[in-house]
Amino acid sequence: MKAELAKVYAHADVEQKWYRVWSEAGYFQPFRPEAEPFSMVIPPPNVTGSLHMGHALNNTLQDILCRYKRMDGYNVLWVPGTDHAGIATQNVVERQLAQRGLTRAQLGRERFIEQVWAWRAEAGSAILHQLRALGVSCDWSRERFTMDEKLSRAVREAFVTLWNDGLLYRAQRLINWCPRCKTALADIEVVHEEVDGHLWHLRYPLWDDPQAGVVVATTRPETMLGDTAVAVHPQDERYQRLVGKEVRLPIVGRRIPIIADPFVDRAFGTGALKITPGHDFNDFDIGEKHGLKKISIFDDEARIAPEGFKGEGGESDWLRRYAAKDRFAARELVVQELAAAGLLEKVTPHRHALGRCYRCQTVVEPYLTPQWFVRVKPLAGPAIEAVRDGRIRIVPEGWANSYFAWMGDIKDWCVSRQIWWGHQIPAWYCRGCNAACLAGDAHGAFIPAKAKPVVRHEPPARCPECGGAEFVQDPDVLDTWFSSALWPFSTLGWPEKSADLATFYPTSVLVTGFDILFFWVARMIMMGLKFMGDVPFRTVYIHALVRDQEGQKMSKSKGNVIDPLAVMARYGTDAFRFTLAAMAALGRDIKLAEDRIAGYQSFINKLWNATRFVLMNSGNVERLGDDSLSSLRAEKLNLADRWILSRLARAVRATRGALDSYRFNDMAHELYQFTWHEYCDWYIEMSKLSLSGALGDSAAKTARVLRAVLREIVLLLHPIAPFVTEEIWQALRGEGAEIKDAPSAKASVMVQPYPEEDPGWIDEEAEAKIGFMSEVVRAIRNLRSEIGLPPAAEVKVVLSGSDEELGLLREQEPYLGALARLSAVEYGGEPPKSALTAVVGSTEIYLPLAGTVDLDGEAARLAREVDKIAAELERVRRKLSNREFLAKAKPQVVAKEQEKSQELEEKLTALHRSLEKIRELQAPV
RNA sequence: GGUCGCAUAGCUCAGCUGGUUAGAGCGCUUGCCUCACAUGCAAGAGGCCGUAGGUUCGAGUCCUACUGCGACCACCA
Repeated sequence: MKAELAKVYAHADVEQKWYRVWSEAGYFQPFRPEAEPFSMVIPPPNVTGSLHMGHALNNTLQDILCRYKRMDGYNVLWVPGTDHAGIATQNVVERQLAQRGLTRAQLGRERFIEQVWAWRAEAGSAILHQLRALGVSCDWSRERFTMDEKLSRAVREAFVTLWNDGLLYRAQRLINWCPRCKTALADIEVVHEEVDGHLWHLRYPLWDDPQAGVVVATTRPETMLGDTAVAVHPQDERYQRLVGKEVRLPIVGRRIPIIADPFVDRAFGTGALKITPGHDFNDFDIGEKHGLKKISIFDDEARIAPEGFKGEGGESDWLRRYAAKDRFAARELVVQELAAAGLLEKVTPHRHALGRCYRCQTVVEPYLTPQWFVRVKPLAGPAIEAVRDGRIRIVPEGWANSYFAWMGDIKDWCVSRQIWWGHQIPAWYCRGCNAACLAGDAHGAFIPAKAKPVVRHEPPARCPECGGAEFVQDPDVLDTWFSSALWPFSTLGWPEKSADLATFYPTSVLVTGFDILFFWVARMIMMGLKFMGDVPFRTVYIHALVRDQEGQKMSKSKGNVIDPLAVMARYGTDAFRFTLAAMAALGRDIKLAEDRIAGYQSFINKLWNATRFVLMNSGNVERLGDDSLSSLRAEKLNLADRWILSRLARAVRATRGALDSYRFNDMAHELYQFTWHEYCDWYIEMSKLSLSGALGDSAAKTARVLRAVLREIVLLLHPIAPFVTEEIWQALRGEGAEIKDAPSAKASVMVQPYPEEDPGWIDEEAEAKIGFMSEVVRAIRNLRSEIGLPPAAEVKVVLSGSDEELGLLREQEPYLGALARLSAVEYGGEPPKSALTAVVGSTEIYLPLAGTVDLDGEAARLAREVDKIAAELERVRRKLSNREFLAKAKPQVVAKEQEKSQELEEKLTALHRSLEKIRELQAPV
C-alpha cells in the first residue's frame, strides 16, 4: 500500500502522467483486429487555430464515445488531423508578412507557400498538443493533414474523376468575390447581414427626349456605371409605352434599352429596375435572357477598372474621375454628380441584406470571372436519399430538416479560389492551342473561360490536341472544403485500397457542430457516396455551440472567451469534461459559467475521497482477492449491500442507455447522482457500521462490496473522467501496479470491459426497505434541525405505526440509530407528553422534548400537512371514481392510483392521530 | 420573405414516446471542522411549467393562435 492519498485530488500531477503512459503503451491504436470496428474521424481543426470551447466540447464528446466503445470491446480507431484552411491560413501568414513590411506578391507564389509551410512546421500543430491535454484517445500514429502528399493525391484523384464524369466544369459566371482576400467564394461562404442602407432614386433621361426619363431605385448607385438596360414589368401600365425605347445612361453617356421582364416587382421602388449584369445576380440572369452586355466595372479589389469599359463609354473623360476609386468612393461621387445634374430624385432609408466574406467580413462583390464549378445536383440526390432511408442517421433528428432543405435547392459549387495556399487545380493549358487566351498571362490574371484545360493527375507531357509540350497550370487552388469533403476516406488511405479503408469505412459516428452541417457534413456525404459508393458515416451527432453565461457567442472581440486550457489547469481536465458532458443536452446551446466547472471539480474530489475511505478500510486487491461484482455472489450480503448493488445495476442500465442515445447529460447526471447521493451519502455511511463490527457481519465482506461498487463507478465514469479514474483504478490495484504492457494485458482502466447490466442484482425488497428507512431518517433529521439540535446530541424517538412498518424499522434499527443519531428507539409505546412529530408512511414519529415544544406551531405544521395530503387524496379519489378513467386508462396506471390512494389514506390517518395527540396536550391551556 | 428552435425555481438547465407529490446543479437561509471529504455534512425556503384556446378519462409533455427571444436559409433592386 502506498503512502496515504492526499485529501484533495491533485489533477495537475496526474493528467500528464497517464496520458504519456497510455500513449507509450499503445492504448490509442486499434488493437482488436478480430472485433467489430468502431471508427471516427476528427473534424480537423484549422492548423492556424488554437483550442477553443467548441473544440473542447466536440472532442470531449468524441472521446467519451471512443473510450466507451473501446471498453465495450470494439476495435476502436479515432483518426486525428488538421485542415490547411486555405483562406484563413493564408490570411494569418499574410498578416505576419505585413508586420515585416512584405506582401505575398513581393515574395511570389513559391516563396510564399514555403513561408506557409515553415510557419506550419513551427506552430502548425499546436492545437493537436492542446487536444492531448483534453485527454483525447486519438491514434496519433495516423495523424493526417489535408495537404499531406497522400491526401493531396486523393484530392487530385477526386478532381480528375469528377471532370471525367462531367460533374465539373469551368465557366465565366458571376460569383461572390471578396475584394480583400481577392478570391472567389462559394455561396455559403457569404454571410448575409441586415443593414440600414438607402434607396437612391436615379433619373435616366430618354435618349430621344431628354426632358422625359425613367426613374430607377437602387441600393448601389455606383453600379450604374455598368448598367446595360432598364427593366420594367411587361404589364406595368406606367411604363408600357417606354418599352423598346432607350435611355441615356448619365455620366457615362451609354445608350441602353428599356426592356420588359416579369421578374420586376411593380410595387418595389419605382417599378423600374436598372440592370447591371456584371454586378448583380438577378441582373445577370435578366442579362442572359435578353442578350445584354455584361460590363465588369471593378478590378479585383473592387476599384473602378477602366479596362472594363472598352467600347462601352469609357472613351470619354468621365473615366478619369472614376478610375481606381473603390466602390464606396465611387458611390459618393456618382451620387454627388447625379445630384448636381438634377438626376437624383430622392434618397430613402432602406433596410436590406448585405453579404460579407465569412473569413474577413469584407462586403463581397458579385464579380464576373472564370471559375471551376462542381455540378452538385447529381450528387445531392443520392445524398438526400441516404439520410431519408436511414443509412445515415442524424441526431438530433431536427437537423435532418435543414439538411433536406439545403440539399433540395443546392446550387453548383464554386470550388476555385484565387489564393496560393491550397491544392492547386490539376488542370493545364496548352500554350499552343490557347495562344490567344494566354496572351495576357500576367501575374494574377485570369485564364479566360474559353481556354481548354487538360485535367489529369500529373502535368501532361504532350498536348493531346496539338502535341505541344508547353503548358501553363491553372493558377487557382481548390476550396478548402473540397479536401475536407474527402476526409473520411482520404485519411484512411483512399484512393489506395488500404486495409484501414476496408476495416474502418464507413466510419461509425461523426460528431460535429451544426455550423458546418452544409460546409462539411453534406459535402462529405455527397463525396463519400460518389467515390466510395457508401456513406461516410452511419450516424451524425450534431452538438450545440458553447456560449458564455449570457448566451453570447464567445469571441475575442467581445472579450468573453473562456480559455479551455486555463480552465483545465485550474479545475482539472476531468472536471471540465464532466461539465461539458453534463451540459450537452440534445439540441440546446451550452451557456458555460465557471462556477459550474467548480461544482464538478467538487464532484471529482468527492469521488477521490470516497476512494480514500475505501482504501483506508480495505487495503489493496492483493490482500482482498477478487474485487469483481460477481465474486460477491458468494458473500453473505446484508440489506444495505443488496440495496447498493441493486441501485448500481440500475445506474449501469441508465448510463448505457444514455450513452447509446447520445444523451451525454443524462449519463453525467446519473453517475453524479449515484456516486454522490447513493454510494457516498448512504452506502458508505451504512457501511461504517459493518466495518466497525456493530452489525455483527463481516467487515472484510463489506470492504469488498465497497471496493466492488467503487470499481464499477470508476469504470462507468472513465469515458467522461479518464484521468482521475485511472489514478483511482491503479490505487485500487495496489502497490506495484504499473501500466507498461500492451493494451491486451488490460493493465489500464481504459481497456477494462465496460460494466454490463445485470438484472440479477435488482432487489426490489432491499430498495423498498432501505427507501423507507431513509425516509424516516430524513424525517427525524428534519425534526432535529427544526429545533437546532446539534448533530452530536443523541436523542430518543418513539415510533408508532403498523406492525409491518415497525418491523421494518426494528430490523434496521442500527442504521436508524446511526444515521439519525439516536440514543434509543421505542416502538409503539405511549407517545411522550411533549414532542415533535412527523409521519412517514403510516408511522408516527415522536421526538420527545422536555417542555420546549411550541405546541401551537407543531399543531399548525401538522394541520398544513393534513391539508396537503387530504387535497392530494381527494384528487386521487376523484380520479378513481371517474368511470372513464377506469375504462380508458391503462391498468397499471389505475393500479398505481389505487395504491397511492391507500398510502395517502394511511398517512392521513396517522397525521390525524398525531394532530389529536397534540391537541390533547394543548387542551389544558 | 421562408424555415426551424426555445420560453419550467433567483441563475443555468433536465424532464426522450402524455399518467408519481414537476427534478438537478449553482446561488440563498439555518445548524455543524461528526474518526473519506469544509472542493465537506445535515436541514430548509423557493415554481398558477410564457399567454389564450383546443384534443384527451388525464397535458409541463400533443394541436392552434398570440407574445417574447434565438438560429438558419434567401439574388427582389
